[in-house]
Amino acid sequence: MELTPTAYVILGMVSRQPRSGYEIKAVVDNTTRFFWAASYGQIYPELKRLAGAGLISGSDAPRGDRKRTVYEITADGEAELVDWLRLPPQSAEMREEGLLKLFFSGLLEREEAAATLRAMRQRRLELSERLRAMEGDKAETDDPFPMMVLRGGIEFNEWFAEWCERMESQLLAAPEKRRS
Amino acid sequence: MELTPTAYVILGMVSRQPRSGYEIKAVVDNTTRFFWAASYGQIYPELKRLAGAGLISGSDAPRGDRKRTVYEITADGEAELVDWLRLPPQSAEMREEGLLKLFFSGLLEREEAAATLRAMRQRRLELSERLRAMEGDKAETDDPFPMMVLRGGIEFNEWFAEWCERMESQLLAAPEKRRS
DNA sequence: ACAGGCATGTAAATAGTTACATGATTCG
DNA sequence: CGAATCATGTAACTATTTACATGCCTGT
Repeated sequence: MELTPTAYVILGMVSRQPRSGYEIKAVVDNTTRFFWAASYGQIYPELKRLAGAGLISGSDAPRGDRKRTVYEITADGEAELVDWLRLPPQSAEMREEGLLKLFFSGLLEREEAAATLRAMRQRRLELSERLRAMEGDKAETDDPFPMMVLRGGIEFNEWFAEWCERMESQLLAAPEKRRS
Repeated sequence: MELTPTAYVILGMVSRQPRSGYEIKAVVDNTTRFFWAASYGQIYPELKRLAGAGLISGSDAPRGDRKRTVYEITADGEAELVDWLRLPPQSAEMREEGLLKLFFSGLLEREEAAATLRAMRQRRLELSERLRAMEGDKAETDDPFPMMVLRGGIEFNEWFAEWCERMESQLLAAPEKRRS
């Protein structure tokens, strides 16, 4: 079948309950977005592809006169999803503009590099706060995994913020070095 | 000017010393790749763009009869790079297929989810080992930033591995729950 | 002689974002 | 009524990877 991870995000989201493209986007934005995002430009075409492959099936579910299609996973779709879940994870990437700036910060004064670290730290603290707010919202359900991942996100952001703080101190404490 | 972060990777790499496209790729693959990758398909066209904009300048530097162009940064290029370094970092993304699988692992048996965590942990341990090897290779220079970022990478991967281990124990220790 | 690394480049495919268009419904 | 949200979709763009083509050089 060869689906992209983004296809599995959609498959996973409809496996829990039938959802419209719009709803999938909303849920993704509140959950997997932090480690796997998806835009409308991916979601709607992918829904058609998955429906064409028989992994999900769409049905009309208008709200009033506003038309609306909800998709639910098929037996084939669930089998495909579970097969994928059992394979060892492949891709893992990180793109951090802050680390890139830090890497080249030998061109700056120390204080300017420290400012980059402060900005990175600030962002991570904000993120962990937002995730903590979500943690409070979400009740403990019978599925422990989303919560595990959410708490992992909080820990990660806090770890990162702490690292930034530590690096900033180290940087400002070290003896001044000559820059050309 | 509006350059992409990838353009700044190249600008940064030639700011330290003149390099050919091939050399830039090799250095990137050993350094920034872990938080900002770049392929030949990006590097060569981008070198031309940057040269066209006057931010770098290329000159022939053949090795034997094999022709070769090395690029060095111009005064304008360095000004552009430093301006960018001073701005607060914007983008930061992570795409972790493992977390995605974990998120949907309610569909699996506990032991299968634990296997995902073990695979993630294994990968992170391997990565931190490789980074540690690099740390040993690289002598302490007058520019502390690449080393700071490298050590951050080691710490991050070790933190992540430890988290995976912790989550695995938690998962296997918890009382068995009913799956539908 | 041959393998492997050095070197430059591009075509094609895939992935992903952004912005827009359209129109209904709901809430204040 | 107007704004926000629900809902679906697409076009255009940007980014990025992969794979290939070409050919020289170095070491065995």
